[in-house]
Amino acid sequence: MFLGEFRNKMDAKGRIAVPARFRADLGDTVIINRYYTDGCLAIFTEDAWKEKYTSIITRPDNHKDNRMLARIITSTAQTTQFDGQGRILVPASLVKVVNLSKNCVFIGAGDHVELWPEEAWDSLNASLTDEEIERITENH
Amino acid sequence: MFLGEFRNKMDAKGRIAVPARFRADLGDTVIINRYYTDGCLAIFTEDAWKEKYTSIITRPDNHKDNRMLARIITSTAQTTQFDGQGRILVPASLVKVVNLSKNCVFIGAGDHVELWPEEAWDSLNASLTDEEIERITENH
DNA sequence: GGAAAAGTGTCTAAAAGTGGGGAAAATTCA
DNA sequence: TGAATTTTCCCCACTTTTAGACACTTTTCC
Repeated sequence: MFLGEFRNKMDAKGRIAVPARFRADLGDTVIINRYYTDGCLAIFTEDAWKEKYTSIITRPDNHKDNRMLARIITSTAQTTQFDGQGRILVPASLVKVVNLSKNCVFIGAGDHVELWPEEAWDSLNASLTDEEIERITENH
Repeated sequence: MFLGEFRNKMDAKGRIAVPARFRADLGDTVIINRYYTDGCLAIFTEDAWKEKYTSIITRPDNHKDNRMLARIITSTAQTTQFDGQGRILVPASLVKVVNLSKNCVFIGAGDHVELWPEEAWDSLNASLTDEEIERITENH
């Protein structure tokens, strides 16, 4: 299970070190994708990604919505491997879509790891008042 | 069951000795998290944490509210282990969010242990009038 | 009062993170 | 087709952070 918050820096080539805590559980090859429209990317183990998405992308393709959904999911996902220093290369298209720059935040999110631009993560948290957190956590 | 109040000191690196009374019941690995917005952290055994939170963080993620709730919980929690001296390292992000500094208070809280900044704990207690205690205990 | 346990602080080796250079591969252009 | 340019990937070196060991002090308990 992935937990916690870690801040690392992406270099000009789009490489970023994945926190060592997460690396062991992620295996050699990971799949990185756009995570809904939340403004972050998600990093899964290959197995977890397949379990989560294969049933969706193998739905009958005789419905246009099914084809579109499969297309959205597959086009925004990509396989990546770690280099010798424990870094992954974030595909340029994904860097762009969530506006990643140097300062990034890794979030452990249970079955996956999220990668946020620091400003987006900080402003999301800044917008979460104590009252809002209480409301969300009390209504669970 | 965890009971009582103990005062220990955190060092500059965020390490703090967990009261020996609590250590035996916490096991080797614990999970420390922000505890609602009460201004303290909570320390659980791995099992207790999972029992309390897994049903929430494994909800279907196709609803934005579910994702946000899971994210709040997982990003503010972290696995930690004891070092040879019975200390745990409190993650920097959690030190910051409740403003922990050198003087800390451990509170036994039944199924978990709470970690408070001394000033916050003392002023909370100072503000608890007899009337307030009566009101809370009568309305249980 | 003394021994053992608990708590605190410091030092150091190892691990993690960061940046850059250059070879190999791919692409472009003449 | 082949040279030039760009891109990708791997390797090396440096810096920072972390984890563990050690030593000392304080407290607890007989």
